[in-house]
Amino acid sequence: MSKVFTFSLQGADLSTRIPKAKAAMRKEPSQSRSKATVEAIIEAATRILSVEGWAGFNTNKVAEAAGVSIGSLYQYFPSKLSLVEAIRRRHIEDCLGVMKRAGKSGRPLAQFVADLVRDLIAVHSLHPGLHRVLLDDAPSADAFRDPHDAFEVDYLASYTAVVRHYRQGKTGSSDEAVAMTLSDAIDGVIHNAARRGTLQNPEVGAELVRLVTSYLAAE
Amino acid sequence: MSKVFTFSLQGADLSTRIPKAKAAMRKEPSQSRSKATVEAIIEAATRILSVEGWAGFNTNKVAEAAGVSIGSLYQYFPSKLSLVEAIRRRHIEDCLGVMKRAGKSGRPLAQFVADLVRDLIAVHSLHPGLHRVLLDDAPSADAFRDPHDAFEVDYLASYTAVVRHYRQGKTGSSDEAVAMTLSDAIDGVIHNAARRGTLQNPEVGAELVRLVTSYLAAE
Amino acid sequence: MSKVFTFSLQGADLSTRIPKAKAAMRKEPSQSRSKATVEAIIEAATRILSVEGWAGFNTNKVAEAAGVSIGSLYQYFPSKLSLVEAIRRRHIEDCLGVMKRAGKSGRPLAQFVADLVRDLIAVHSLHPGLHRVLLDDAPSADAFRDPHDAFEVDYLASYTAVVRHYRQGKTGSSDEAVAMTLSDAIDGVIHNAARRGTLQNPEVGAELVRLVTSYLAAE
Amino acid sequence: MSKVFTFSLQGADLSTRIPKAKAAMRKEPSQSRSKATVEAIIEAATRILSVEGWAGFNTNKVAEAAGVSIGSLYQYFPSKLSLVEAIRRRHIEDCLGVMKRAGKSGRPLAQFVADLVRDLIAVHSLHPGLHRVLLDDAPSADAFRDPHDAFEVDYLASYTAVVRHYRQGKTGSSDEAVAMTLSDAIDGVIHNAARRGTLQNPEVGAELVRLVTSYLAAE
DNA sequence: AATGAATGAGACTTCATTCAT
DNA sequence: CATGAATGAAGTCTCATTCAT
Repeated sequence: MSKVFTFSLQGADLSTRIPKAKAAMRKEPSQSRSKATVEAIIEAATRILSVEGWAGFNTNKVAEAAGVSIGSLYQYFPSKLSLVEAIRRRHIEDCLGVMKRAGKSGRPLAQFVADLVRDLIAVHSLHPGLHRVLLDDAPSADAFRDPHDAFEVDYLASYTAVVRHYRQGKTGSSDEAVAMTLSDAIDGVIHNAARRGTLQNPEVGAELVRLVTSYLAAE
Repeated sequence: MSKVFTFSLQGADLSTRIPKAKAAMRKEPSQSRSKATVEAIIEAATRILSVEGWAGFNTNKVAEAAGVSIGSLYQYFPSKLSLVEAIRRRHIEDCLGVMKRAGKSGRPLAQFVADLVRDLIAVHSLHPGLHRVLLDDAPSADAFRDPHDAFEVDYLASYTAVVRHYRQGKTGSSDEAVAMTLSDAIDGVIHNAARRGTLQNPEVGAELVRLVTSYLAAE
Repeated sequence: MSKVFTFSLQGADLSTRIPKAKAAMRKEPSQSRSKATVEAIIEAATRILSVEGWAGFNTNKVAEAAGVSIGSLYQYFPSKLSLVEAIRRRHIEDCLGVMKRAGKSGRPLAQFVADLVRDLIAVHSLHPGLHRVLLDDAPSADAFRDPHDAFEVDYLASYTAVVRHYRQGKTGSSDEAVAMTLSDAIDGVIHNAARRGTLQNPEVGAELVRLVTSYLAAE
Repeated sequence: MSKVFTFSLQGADLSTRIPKAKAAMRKEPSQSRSKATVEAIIEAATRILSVEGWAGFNTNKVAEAAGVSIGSLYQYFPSKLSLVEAIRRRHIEDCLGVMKRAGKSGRPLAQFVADLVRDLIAVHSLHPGLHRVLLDDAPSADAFRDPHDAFEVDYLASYTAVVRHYRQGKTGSSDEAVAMTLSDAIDGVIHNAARRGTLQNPEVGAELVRLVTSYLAAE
């Protein structure tokens, strides 16, 4: 069983990504040069937001870190907020992908939980401070926070489907409530660990597995 | 058993507060008028930070909302950071108090969990957005985030003590790891519920109780 | 009659001014110090707008010319546009005052026209390029351009009253149409003269008097 | 006589245009495709400047509206200023043409004035906001404003010739002063009407005719 | 010739903090 | 002590212009 909890980043498959959000972009890059520019901007922005938080996140610094001019940044992102939105969407898509992959085939609970925890930790290890920052309401265009937002709805729907599968027969709680609670609890554990810098600590993954398993198996 | 999950705010006793931190204050409010001023400032600042997040939090607005001049604010709080620090300390003290009270006498697990969840929800209902915002690293003087910080150490120590009590005999996980995971999971559930505005929803409390109970009872 | 056309600036009474617009101000100056600041800002801004036009009009330059910091400017004017708006209102009030004073008592047509032309030229001589710039639509908050705007309505109403008085008995044209045409023609002559720098040229005033007189006396 | 004041746009002949100015162009459009490109750019630029004023007038927007790349725009117009200059010249030529045609043959005053007013209104109806914007000094290369500028000199010379013809025998004012005043007054009436959107209102034309006629007939 | 990505000076605006009254 | 006017560094964003492809 210790094999399952290796938490190596190699095990996580982050390649399946939903197409990027268009709404936030001022103009779709058509040439390969501009695609590279956009990619460099998003990457630099993600890194800065993750490492320095809101305090250190400004468009000048992002442009400089991305190796482009401030003008180029604003050619593709109409505002600072739209840049954050692009980061947010990409991060949520990553989490969504992990969840869907872990619960795909009808594998046993233990296997599902192990995969889920391992890959979520992998996703958050790339940019440890990111998710917490993204939850801050202030500079949010209400994309993630609005309960009707497509992303969060999709996210919870996926969780609910998996929860329903593994709780079959259990009553007393709605699958939706369990899914939401589970999602939030995992959020809390992972982001606080990221905050402390202990995300790679095997104990964190092991306890998270125990938490999820016991909750899904309860009653 | 439904009685246990009432989660009425009336049940929560938030009155026992550790004496205010001195370090953050430029000058000790010795007279009652000064105390009232300080109180008004912290109250206004907490409300603004909770409702508007970092984006809407600035010292001029706080001063206006508190009904004092910006000059007066700076007489009691030497910087914006010190003001945030005061808010942070007060909030942590509140959480700490809840935890200590719930685990005080050697009551059964079910009772402890019910009280803990109910009072934590009560604490976070006053300023739903506060705790999440305080976790953001941005304007933090690293008081809360540093693992050696007195508050967090105290916080986790309390959790650990309680966990040790209710897990007596169980092995395979350290009490510290369980305490931390538990604290983080509760954080996640409560803050996400606060974010969605569903903190008062009875299902949230009920599921949180199930989560904590099953985790502590596991193995 | 040549005495009437002296066009000395001393003859113009610009002191009767309608209270300043509040809407455009972020905060009403209460102390004498801040009143002086606001006055300095408006004065500098008027001068720059008049002399350099839109191209040279920026808030940094205004602040510097006024001898205040850029922060002070924004303490009283929430935006560049609001500053222009303040200038615009003040200028329109000046023109309005001239018109009302010239047509006040039931003096003969020649006297009215002479006073009107003399004082309008005086008003526009203070900041020769101002009015033309203010008519530019772009950075206008539609205060002057909106036909229902209180100022323009007031302005035309005053013109109409005077026109009605001096055209008594004449038919074939509505007093409103005549008033508007007259106002616009005077505008054109004065602003183009200001543009050329010939506003002080006695011929300009004399011809303007002939234009107005012949139009009002026609048919 | 009401027939004279029809002011139908069909009556206006805008086809006689002085050959385009070369100075402002970076390169002579020798092929038909180039000519079409230049035409498209000037047309788009005129429309934008007229409708949105200086605030909305930028080279990137003009290029997009013209359906050409920004690079192509700069191939024909070496700077933003040169583009404005081209617009300005074309507009002045249009006005000049109207004036010259109306005063060509020795027709009676009433006929001349009626034609002049009708065609000037027609010219300004195409781009109602244009002329007023062009008078702003801001991005002007002082081509129009300088009293010695060939265009304005030519313009006033034409006016003076016509004025001299219709004022034959009158003294007390120089023909030059009358011409200038007349030109400026017409300017004012037309541009303010354009600003209000009432340029097509028959009353505007009728009153303008009365204004011009009475002024030229005076004394 | 044409394209459009890239540039960066410069303009607008905010807000933490100071200090004269 | 209290006030609030003043400051200016720093951040957001625009747009005229260039140049590699």
